Amino acid sequence: MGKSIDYKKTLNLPRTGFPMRADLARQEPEILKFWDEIDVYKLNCEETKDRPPFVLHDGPPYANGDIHLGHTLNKVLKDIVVKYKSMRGHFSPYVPGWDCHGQPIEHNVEKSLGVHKSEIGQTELRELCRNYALKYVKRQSEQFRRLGVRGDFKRPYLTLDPEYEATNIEIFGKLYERGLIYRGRKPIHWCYRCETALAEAEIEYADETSPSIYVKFPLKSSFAPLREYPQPKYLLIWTTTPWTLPANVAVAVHPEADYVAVEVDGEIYILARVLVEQVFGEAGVANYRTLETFKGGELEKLVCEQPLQDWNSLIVLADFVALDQGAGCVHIAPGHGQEDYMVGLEYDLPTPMPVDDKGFFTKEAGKFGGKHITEANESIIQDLSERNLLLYRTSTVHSYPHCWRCKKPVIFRATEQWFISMDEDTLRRDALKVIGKVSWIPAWSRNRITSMVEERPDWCISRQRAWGVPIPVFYCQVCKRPVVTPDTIKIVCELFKKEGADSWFKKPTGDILPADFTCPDCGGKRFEKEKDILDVWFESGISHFAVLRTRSELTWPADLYVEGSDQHRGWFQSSLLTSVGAEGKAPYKAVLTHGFLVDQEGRKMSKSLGNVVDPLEVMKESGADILRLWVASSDYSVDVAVSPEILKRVSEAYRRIRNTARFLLGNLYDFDPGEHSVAYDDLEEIDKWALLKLHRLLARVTEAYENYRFHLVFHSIHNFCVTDMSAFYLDVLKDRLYTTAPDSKKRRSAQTVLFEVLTNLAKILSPILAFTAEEIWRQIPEGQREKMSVQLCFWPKVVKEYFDEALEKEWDRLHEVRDEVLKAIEFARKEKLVGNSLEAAVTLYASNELYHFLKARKGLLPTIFIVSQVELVEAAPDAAPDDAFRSLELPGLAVLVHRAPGRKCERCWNYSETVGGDREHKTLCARCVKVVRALV
RNA sequence: GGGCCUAUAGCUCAGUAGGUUAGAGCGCACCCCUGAUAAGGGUGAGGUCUCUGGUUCGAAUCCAGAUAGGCCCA
Repeated sequence: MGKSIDYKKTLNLPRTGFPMRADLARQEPEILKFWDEIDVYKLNCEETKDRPPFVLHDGPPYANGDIHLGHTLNKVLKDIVVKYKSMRGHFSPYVPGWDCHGQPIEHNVEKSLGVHKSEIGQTELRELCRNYALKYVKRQSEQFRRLGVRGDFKRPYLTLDPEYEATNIEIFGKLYERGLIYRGRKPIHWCYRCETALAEAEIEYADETSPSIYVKFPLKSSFAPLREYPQPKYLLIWTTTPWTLPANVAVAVHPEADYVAVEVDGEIYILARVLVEQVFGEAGVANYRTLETFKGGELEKLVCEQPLQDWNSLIVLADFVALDQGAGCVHIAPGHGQEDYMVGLEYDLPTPMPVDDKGFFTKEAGKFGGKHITEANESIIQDLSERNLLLYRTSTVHSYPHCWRCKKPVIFRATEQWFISMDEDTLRRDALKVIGKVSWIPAWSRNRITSMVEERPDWCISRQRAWGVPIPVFYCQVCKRPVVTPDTIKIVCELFKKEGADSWFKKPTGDILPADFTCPDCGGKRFEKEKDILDVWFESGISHFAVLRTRSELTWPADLYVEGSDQHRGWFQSSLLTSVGAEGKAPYKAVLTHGFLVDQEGRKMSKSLGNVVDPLEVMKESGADILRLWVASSDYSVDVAVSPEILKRVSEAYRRIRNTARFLLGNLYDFDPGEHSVAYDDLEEIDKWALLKLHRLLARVTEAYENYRFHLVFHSIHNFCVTDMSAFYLDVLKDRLYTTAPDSKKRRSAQTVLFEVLTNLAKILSPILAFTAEEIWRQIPEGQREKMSVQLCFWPKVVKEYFDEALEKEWDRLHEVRDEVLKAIEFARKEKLVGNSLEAAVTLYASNELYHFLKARKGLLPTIFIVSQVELVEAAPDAAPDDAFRSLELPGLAVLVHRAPGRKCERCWNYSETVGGDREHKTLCARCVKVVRALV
């Protein structure tokens, strides 16, 4: 003997290759490789192909730039849904898509060229745009995959695919045939130097000096409040763009504002009351007299003389009329301004457009025809002045839009555009009707889409651009009428399917239309092609047709759309309108909306605020699972906050979950469920309790997933790991796991439950912590896991039989007692009476029912308190010694803590008077002696 | 300016149909352990629920207004 035995070696201490430090930045790419090798997307589809489908249709991000946190939030949410649904028993394919056409790409390509697009061919420009888009599709695709998103990344849908392009034509044709598409005028930004339309993003604002004139519009109608006054009456309007006056058709006043009639030198001027002093002060008019006051609303539909044209100018009402400058009467030219245009629509006004592409007045401008608008200002001012219609002129400096390329001022100019009519047929009404049949989550989403569809104007679907899908219209050279027939649609559709939309630009019209084609109106034989392309919102808005209808694995309509709340105006709506217009049905059964990113203070992400978080960087430093967990931890139905602190908190929660899994794995190294599992009835009571808690968790988590409330999933799981597992069950279990014989029933009972907890945890974490769940899964020996990837597993079933309510109540009560005992021990610790709780022995003083409750479970108490001994005394707490801890929570209980008698067992660390009782193992307690003996 | 939405401890979230001292986990402070160890355990201190007014016997919870913020328009 002599030499002491190393009893530590007789313990069953945890062993695992699952590292505590995650090192996700290195681990995750390994796991990605594994998923690639087994092709987990394909495997999943194959294994689930006979189950009821659940199709989440991806909204296509724009193929430009690296992904940002907004993409991350969106894609991770989708991925969680898809993975959950497929485990839950659905066939859930996910086809990611990209929006590849449009102005930003065209603009970026143009910028990189350094020349104007007119200097290179359209075909060449389109080729460059295509390469640009494809480059970013590839890049974003890698980034999404790196996030752990599972989908058909080998075969995504792209809006530049020939098939996809052709679908645009097909749908355009259907809408056209229904009479929903018409041609009309609409003002757009126009650069007359570059002779091109400009998008909002191509506008730069800069200060500009303009003339500022007050013009008198003679009032023609009689106006009741002024009937008594014989003097000539004028509305006083203010403008900084005199050249737009030839296109004037109306004067807008504010409906609620007070207006006055003021007499000046025998003339009456009508203007807003609050602006009287300002206007006359500026004009140097000293003696004026207010005659009458009335509301702007009273002037509605009176008629003025158009000072430069031989038509009338109608007085209309508009809320946007400013009352801080000018005269409160706003000159309206629907062809030259966005607001003017809207008012024009409301009052059904004409849209004269007397300015040509180069900025010259046309005949429509009357006597100013042929002049350039830049020179016309002076002539117009001169003309008004000569006719005594100019009150005053000065100049003003204001912010004015300029062309991004030539840096010169641009104008608003109405041009011919294509529209989808909301009301000509019943599109608006039909859309509103089907909105009612869709499930909108959260509920307010329905309200929002409804009011937007109710109020939206007709949809302008044409753009004067190169990078997109052409509008498939031909113009008869003879009668000039547009030609769209089922035949032309079919021809163009087939052409695009075969050769892509580029063919429209490459081929002369004669090569597109058959030789014998004639104009249905006049029989003409020569045609021109439309030059405009489709709005990209139209393109993405037909994705449900182009993707869900053409791919055999998908279904139409989609089960779910998941996008940010801005898409109520965007994709939710464009998809709805194309679908209702062409099929009369909604393209989705349900729509799930998420909020926007803000920082910890609730402010939006922006470079200038310096609060932007880059997901690529977070992935590199902390790992994609941290981002995924952050998404899951947030209530995305409102705005989602992110900051370094928030991500730090998420990482801490991650570590806790990871360590819980690690401890479970560490204690399962010698457990084979097939061989060692203990039947439920034979489990230790506390193990049954743990199983009960696990299944309560499963029930709660399943319901939360089902309702798309992922933050509840996260909180529940985290809470379970921290409270039920780490702080109680696992802590209590250590003694049993480490010290009893490896194959003892007691130990196997615990392991049976630990295995159950581990595998279920991996499964329910898998949609969220995709990488970590897989990493855990791969630690389970091959023969013991049901599938090679946790993603291929079925969702665990809640076993109702585990919900033993008597057991649950009993343990709730034991927990209450335990809490009080721990408080008492803490006092003892502060007084240096004990350190480790095993150094303590406690005496409980209880009476009546509580006493009997505890007495019946006396054997359990040392275990769950993790102390060496427990004495139970039947006594009222008053009868307990003075230095006992009297519970406030449980008034019937007093606890006295003292040092445990006996010596510390070298092996199990419990204090016992049996230590030293054995000759051979002098430092062990009786319990350990038995175990050690059996080992040898 | 309009439509929709949000506002509970430092952070992330719960708060059932309005009813006793507003909950959880994290973080924090202090302590213990050193056989989950760049881990684990314990105890404790933090909110009067953005503000104001109203309804009610009683409101974080209902109503109105304000403030701050978000999305979409203008």
